[in-house]
Amino acid sequence: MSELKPPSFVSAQMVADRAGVSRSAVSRTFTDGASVSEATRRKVLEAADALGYHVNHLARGLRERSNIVCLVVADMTTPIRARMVDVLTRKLQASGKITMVINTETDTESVSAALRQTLNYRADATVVLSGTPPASLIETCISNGQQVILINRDERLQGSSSLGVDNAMAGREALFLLRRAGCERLGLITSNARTASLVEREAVFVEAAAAEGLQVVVTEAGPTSYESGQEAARRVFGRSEAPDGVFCVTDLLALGFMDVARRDFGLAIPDDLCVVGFDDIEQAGWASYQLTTFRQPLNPMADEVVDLLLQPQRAVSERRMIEPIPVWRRSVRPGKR
Amino acid sequence: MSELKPPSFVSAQMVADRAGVSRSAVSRTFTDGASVSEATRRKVLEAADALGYHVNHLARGLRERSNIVCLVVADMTTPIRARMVDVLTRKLQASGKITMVINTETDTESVSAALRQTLNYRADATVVLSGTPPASLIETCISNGQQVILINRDERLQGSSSLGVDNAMAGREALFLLRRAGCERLGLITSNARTASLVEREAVFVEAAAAEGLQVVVTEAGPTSYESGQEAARRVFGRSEAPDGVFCVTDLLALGFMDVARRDFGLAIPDDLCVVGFDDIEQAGWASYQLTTFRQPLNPMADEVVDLLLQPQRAVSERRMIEPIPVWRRSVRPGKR
DNA sequence: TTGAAAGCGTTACCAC
DNA sequence: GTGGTAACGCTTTCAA
Repeated sequence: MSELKPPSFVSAQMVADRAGVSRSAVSRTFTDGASVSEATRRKVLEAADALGYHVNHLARGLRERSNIVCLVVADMTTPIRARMVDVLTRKLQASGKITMVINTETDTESVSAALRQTLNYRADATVVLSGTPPASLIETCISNGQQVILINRDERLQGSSSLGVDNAMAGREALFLLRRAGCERLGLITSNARTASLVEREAVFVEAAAAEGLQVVVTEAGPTSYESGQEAARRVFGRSEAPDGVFCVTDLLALGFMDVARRDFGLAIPDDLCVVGFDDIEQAGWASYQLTTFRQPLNPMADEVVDLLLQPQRAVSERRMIEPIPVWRRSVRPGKR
Repeated sequence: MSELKPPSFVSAQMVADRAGVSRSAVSRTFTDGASVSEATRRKVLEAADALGYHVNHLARGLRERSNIVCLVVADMTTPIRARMVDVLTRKLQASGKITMVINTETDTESVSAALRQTLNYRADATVVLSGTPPASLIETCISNGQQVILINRDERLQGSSSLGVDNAMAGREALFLLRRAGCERLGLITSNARTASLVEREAVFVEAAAAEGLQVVVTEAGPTSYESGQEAARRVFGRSEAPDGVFCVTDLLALGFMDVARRDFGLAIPDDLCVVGFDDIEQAGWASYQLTTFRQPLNPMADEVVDLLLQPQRAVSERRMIEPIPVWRRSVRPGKR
């Protein structure tokens, strides 16, 4: 029953009438590189200003590209997600795009609904930060001429571009750091999200440890959060054989883990326990934590997205891998104890 | 030079052709409460599905409301902002709106550019979370039939609706808590942002203290951030007369302040120093901090926004005030030392 | 219930 | 350099 009067925006026709020129002249005035005489231009601008005219991008999008990019994202409050959204919106804007944010859950149904919205609004491109859209819907997007860019997602879907951080490298490097610190009893903390990224970090870490003849105690807590990190620590240090070196697949998990390890179990970091995280969220650098971790290079990633957008032909089924950057802080000893 | 081929979306006409019906029939099939025979409907849906048709909301928005809401926001990575954006996008979506996020700086020029985008995309409404838009532009939005909702902003602009948290209450209550804890030397930490909200929290706190015959040492650090909180602490405790009770106008400031107070100056909280924050960001509840603070009731605020959107007539020049909720944790002593 | 047609605000294309 | 016109995809009259 939305009997709300639709907004009454001023149109090019109104401006034309007031300026005593044609619609076309108005349009040209607002189109880069169109030829309008200085006199006409001035008249138009004056009328437009007086009336408060603004070009209707919706109507423009009817014939050409809409310049809308949809961002499909879940867990927006998570520091790493918030930064991703921040960087992306910023860079997209700078390249003349406008961002529609679709805040979704990670289940397939929600993500599908998000993709349908993307189609409804004729977005030029859809950037997926969370969840795994069904292949069929991605295909629909693509066959409609839309670009689909998946960030840190598992699948390499036909026709979509993929962009992700090198999780394997982080898994290997995390092991190296802990071993160099002289850690003998390794632990890995992960969440129950079972994202491809998280799973890969875990798998590579465990595998690399096995190659050195070491077994890793894997602890899977609840969702990917600070609280789950706490819970994991309670479980881990409640057991007889406690680890002295731990890789948390996410900074948030690491911070919760550290807090409980120190406060509830009296462990000193890095003396009794070394911890490595992943993401390099802002809090990882706070004085209370000084977490050694891997930075997701968000700016380069966003640049890559913009680049993909500007050169769609390059994008098809391409998979770009970006190296995370190790950030050494104080949660891991620089050498053996 | 954007010679990019525009996306080729499937239109209602194509669906009509395939289904052997008219455009109108297709439109009606996708319009709630329109009368279509079951047979036609089925034919249309089948064709639409086969073709991957999705109603073009851009074209629809040409005649009626666009259902687009623009969110103008700065400092998106700040936990409190991230949560605001999260809650708002969620609730707006639930009420059938789609959110365009415009990530802006707080200077007037950037905010103006954001408002112009809002007009360009024919948003039904603009929600301003950051910065102060010039009155003239707000007027343009409103005269174009757009709704403008300012959240935690200073101005009460003609025709716009305003929504904010009761800063005065927080200032008064913060003083009460510190006094009850027996604090004698009061400090206030703020940033150089000089936002109306921050200024008000400061002013009320200082004034309430004056009413009790106490002088407050005000320290203004850099931008509103963790680092500024650290900087403030270094300055405050470098002086001869250090405070024993501090109100930080923002949690982020408080957390940085606490870290330096404890680690660099060996102060015990709340024994040597009591700290009160504002916002109740997630980190305020972390074990390392346990900050006593005031929660911004984000859900009620977002509900209010949605409500305003659905009943525009109610909105005109209305100013709604929402009470922040005190959250007692461990950074303030429950009673005198 | 259905289809034809008008109109929404643009921009691209054509004449002039 | 300028104005008219078609086209974009939709919803909403209006007749049938």
